[in-house]
Parts: sequence; structure tokens; C-alpha cells
Amino acid sequence: MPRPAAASPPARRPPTSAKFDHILESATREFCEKGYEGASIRDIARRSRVSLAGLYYYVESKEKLLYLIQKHCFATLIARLKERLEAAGSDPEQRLRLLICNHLDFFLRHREAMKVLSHESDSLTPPYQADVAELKRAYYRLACAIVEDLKRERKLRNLNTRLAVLSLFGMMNWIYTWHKPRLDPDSDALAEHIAGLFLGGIEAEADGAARLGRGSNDRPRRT
Amino acid sequence: MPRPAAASPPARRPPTSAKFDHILESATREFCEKGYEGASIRDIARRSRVSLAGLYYYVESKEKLLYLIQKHCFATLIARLKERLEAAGSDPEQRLRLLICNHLDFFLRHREAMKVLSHESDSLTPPYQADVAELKRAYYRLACAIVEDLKRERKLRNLNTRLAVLSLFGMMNWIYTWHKPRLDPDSDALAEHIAGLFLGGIEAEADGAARLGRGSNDRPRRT
DNA sequence: TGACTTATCGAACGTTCGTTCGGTACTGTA
DNA sequence: TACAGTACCGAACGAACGTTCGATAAGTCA
Repeated sequence: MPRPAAASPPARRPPTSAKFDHILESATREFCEKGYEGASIRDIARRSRVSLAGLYYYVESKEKLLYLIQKHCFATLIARLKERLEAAGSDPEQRLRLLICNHLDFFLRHREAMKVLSHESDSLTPPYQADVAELKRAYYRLACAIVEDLKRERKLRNLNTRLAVLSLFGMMNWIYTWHKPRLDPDSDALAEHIAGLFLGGIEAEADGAARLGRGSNDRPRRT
Repeated sequence: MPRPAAASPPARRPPTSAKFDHILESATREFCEKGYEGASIRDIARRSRVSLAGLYYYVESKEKLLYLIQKHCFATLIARLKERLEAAGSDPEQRLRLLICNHLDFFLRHREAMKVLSHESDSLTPPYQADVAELKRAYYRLACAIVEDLKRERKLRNLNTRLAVLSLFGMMNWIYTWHKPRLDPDSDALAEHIAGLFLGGIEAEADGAARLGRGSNDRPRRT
């Protein structure tokens, strides 16, 4: 049973202190290496050079730790994208390239946090879960909107936006499982590659789907 | 006289018994739902309708359970692919489509096992790890060989095979995070979509890379 | 000086974990 | 009838888990 007591929770002191950030960073590394369930609060405390009890002065639970990591990571990713999109023009291809660039740049710059985000997306329970899910949905919608623009501009009537966007995310989010910084291209080259693959692909795909008489509206029957 | 304690482990009876398979299946579901670390042997035993100790008559450890699931799943996937490839012609595009079809068909037919395979690929420790890693490498090489053929046939001199293949796996292996059987296309339509995207993409990508003067041999400098 | 707050910790709490031990009941053979 | 092997389980083991408690210094301000 988690919290029976009705007393006053410590209400984490300054939400941004150097020590607090340090703990979040240690937790990120620990979750990244051992997974959420596999990582222990004791190891996180040790890594942060704080005692076990000392850690609880800053964070109220292990789950909240994961929540804060995911939330902060996602929020930053989205904020940067929005910034860059506002500074950009209205050309859909450029905007899509920007999304890919932003995603991969952030991904490789914060690979540990992004692995925790990708790999532990199901580890949170309802109170926190919904919050992160909302951010994910917002990000997904952003991508969909851009692909829809592209679809309109290029008259790719038969493109299934959902499938295309999720395939794109697949390419990008899978990278953490194989990318070796010293062996594989950097984020710019990677972005170029994936953008090329995707942009070339959707044109051919939409043609192919048309030829086969299957289009984006060709959704499976609902029971 | 009791048998020497350290000598003979129970040496799991018939490696294929109905009960043993049932346990493996229950474990698969449990690992799928809660992750390897999050799942408990007690829950697996309960799900298998065996007592906690009874489970150890069939399987010698939790890790071995994960190992057997991953190994069997991967081995079957590869075996089916090889079968189908042997029956197929030598056209690289057809062979690639076959690989994608096989992967997605198996993926959606055994979604729980495949999620355990994709999601827990880092959970095994050295004795078992290497064994599964070898299967993964074999599968990867199979895909690379096909893409290399395609590259030769279509003279896509500037295509980076590694990146292309891993992007393809990304699209395919990410599916378990979003595919809803009642809402999304079945495996054939999915395969069609991904094959179209990939095949269209690599042509454009290779052209684009050429135009930009970057090709598959343009690997990053090794410090 | 004394009352408060902030930052920190050692030690423990109760629970759950993976695993093992010592049994028992059934099922063939001999 | 006796014995060996198979299939199974209750109860426990020690370790590790997330979390809490009560205490203690150091700093702040009256």
C-alpha cells in the first residue's frame, strides 16, 4: 500500500535545483541501462551520490521520477520543433525535413532520455500515463498535419497518412536500438537519409496504392 | 540413497510436452504485458495453473524462460523465411517483398512473442544473449543480401545498405507499439504499404544522395 | 539565544522476488 | 509387492525491493 499517511508531503523544494537535475540525470542513465523495472532506487541514489532516504527529499516516488524524465524530454522536443516550425516557411517538404532533423538531432543529443521515452512508454500508470500520452498525441498530430499538407500539395490522394506517419516514427524511433555513434552517420546525415526514403517512398506508394485500387480511405471494416 | 545434490539438474522432461508449451505461452503473455523484469514467476505460475514450485520442474529459471521464448520465436521466423525464399525466384524485389510479408505476417500472428522479442532484446545476460544475438545477425544478413542484390540490379550505387535495412526493420518492428487489429490494415496490406514506401524510397534516396555527393561509402571518419 | 527551515542520513518496515528443499501421490515395470 | 521414476506441491530461504521514520547538523532570522 503506497501512501497511508495524511501528513505533509515534502513538496519538493525548488523544482529546479542543480542537485535535483543531477538526480534526474542519474535516474535517466539508470533507467536507460536497466529499464524502469530493472533499475532500483538504491542504484539511482548511489549514482546521484545521495543516500537512499536523501533521494526521497527530492522526489516522491520512483514512478514520479520516470514521469518527470518523460514529460520533460517530450515537452522540450515539442517546444523546439514548434519554435523551428514558426521560423520556417510553409513549404510542406521543408517542414517535414525540419521535423525529422529536429527529432533525430534531439534523439542523438539526448539518447539516454529518448531511449527511456521510447522504451518505457508503457511503464507509467494512469495518473501519470495520461499526461505523457497527451504530449505524444500532440506530437503525432503535428506530424500528421505536415504530411497532410504534403499530400494535398502533391495530390497524393491515395496516401494513408496514419500509416505513413507511423512508419516514419518507426524508422526514427528504432534508431536507438542500432545506432553506434562512432560507426554510423550523425543526425544530419541520418535525417537526410530518412527524409529521402520517406519522401521518395510516399510518392511511389501513393501511385502504387492507386494502381492497386487501395487508398487511404480504404480502412478495414469495423466488425 | 539420494542422488548427489549438485550433479543432475531435473533436465526438463520431454522438451515438447503440452504442459511445457502451455507454460511458455503463459510466460510470453506475462512478459508481453509487464515486461521481463516486471513479470513475476509467481504470476506466470498462476497463469499456467501450476504451483510456484511446480513450474521449476519444467523450467530452470526465469531467464531461461525468456531465452526459450526468444529463441523459438526467432528460429521459426527465420525458418519460414528461408523456406519461402527457396520456393521463390531470384527477382530481388519479389524476394524483398517476401521478407516483408513473412515478417509482418508472423509479427501479427504472434504479436505477443514478437513484442517480447523486440522489446526485451537486451534483457538476456551473456550465456543466453549471444545465442539470440547470433540469430538476429543471421536474419539481418539475410535482409542485407537481398537489398544488396536489389542495389546491384537497379544500379543504386549510392544506397547505404545498412541504413536502408535498419530503417526497414524500424518501420516493421515499431508496429507493435501502435497497431490495433480492429482499426489498422492486416499484415498483407501493411506489407504492401511498407514495401511500396521502401522500394520507392531507396530509388529516390540513392538519386538524392548522388546529387548531394554522399554515398554508401561515405562513412564517418574513425577519429 | 532560541525557534524554524532546509538538507541529509542510518536504520528499519513490510512486501515481494527468484529459487530450493523435502516431501507426496500416481504410474508403470519386475 | 516392491521399487524407481514422473509429476507436482507447501513452505520456506535469503536477498532485494520501494518507502518511511526519527534524528541530526547547518543556516536564517527574530
